[in-house]
Amino acid sequence: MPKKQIASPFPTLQKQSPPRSARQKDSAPPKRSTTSIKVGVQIRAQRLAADLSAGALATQAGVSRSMMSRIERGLVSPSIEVLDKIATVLDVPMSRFFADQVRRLDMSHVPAGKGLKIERVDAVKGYHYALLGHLLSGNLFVEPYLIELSDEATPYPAFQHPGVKFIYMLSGRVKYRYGSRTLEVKAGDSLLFDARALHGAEILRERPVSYLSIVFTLRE
DNA sequence: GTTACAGAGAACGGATCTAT
DNA sequence: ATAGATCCGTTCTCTGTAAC
Repeated sequence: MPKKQIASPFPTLQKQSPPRSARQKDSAPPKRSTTSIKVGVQIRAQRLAADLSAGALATQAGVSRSMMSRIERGLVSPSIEVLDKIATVLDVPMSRFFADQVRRLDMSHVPAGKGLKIERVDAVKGYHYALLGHLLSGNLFVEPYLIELSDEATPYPAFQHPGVKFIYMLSGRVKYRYGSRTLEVKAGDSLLFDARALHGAEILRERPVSYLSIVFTLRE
């Protein structure tokens, strides 16, 4: 079926990419544009908020399910025409997909159990992250995560990153390290600290361990 | 400066696989 | 059975180069 190609609104990245055959055999993950990833995250968030499956959105927007999957994962830069169709189906302005770069007031609602599972490159084994929302406006970057430790999780008291972190223990009991100090933390306890110091669970005393973690950092 | 052409890169759909 | 991910072929755009 012949298609009319629409110029992508995103910069291309693969000037030095190997031929298709080599790319597909290569075990390395495909390159992903930061903008494409942000747009994909926005589309997935809007779709979940609309309680639509990816397949349903794809059908209504006139793209294949495979394409919708790749758009949401930031593996492709969809054309303006496709973005417009998706926006129409979701009943949101197309600019919403670029909301991360636009000053606006917003809120997010994540239904119970619908947090976005995040696979972090630097994830500690057994630590599972679910993103519970995101703040789109202002210069404050907020990352609220539900973190659940599986049976294979081991203590990891070496987290260290910019920003301020708030932790609220939902279940379990741990010996928590912050800098040179340690303290016993159980369900219902909360912590608030400067995340630039080394921190994390040093001993997992009672499982299952789960907690709400919110990191606040200033955008540049 | 413009036109034509070739090759590389990327969007896309259909088929198929995998996980739940 | 369903949803999401992956593979592969097709088609189109973009870019560099040569010819005029």
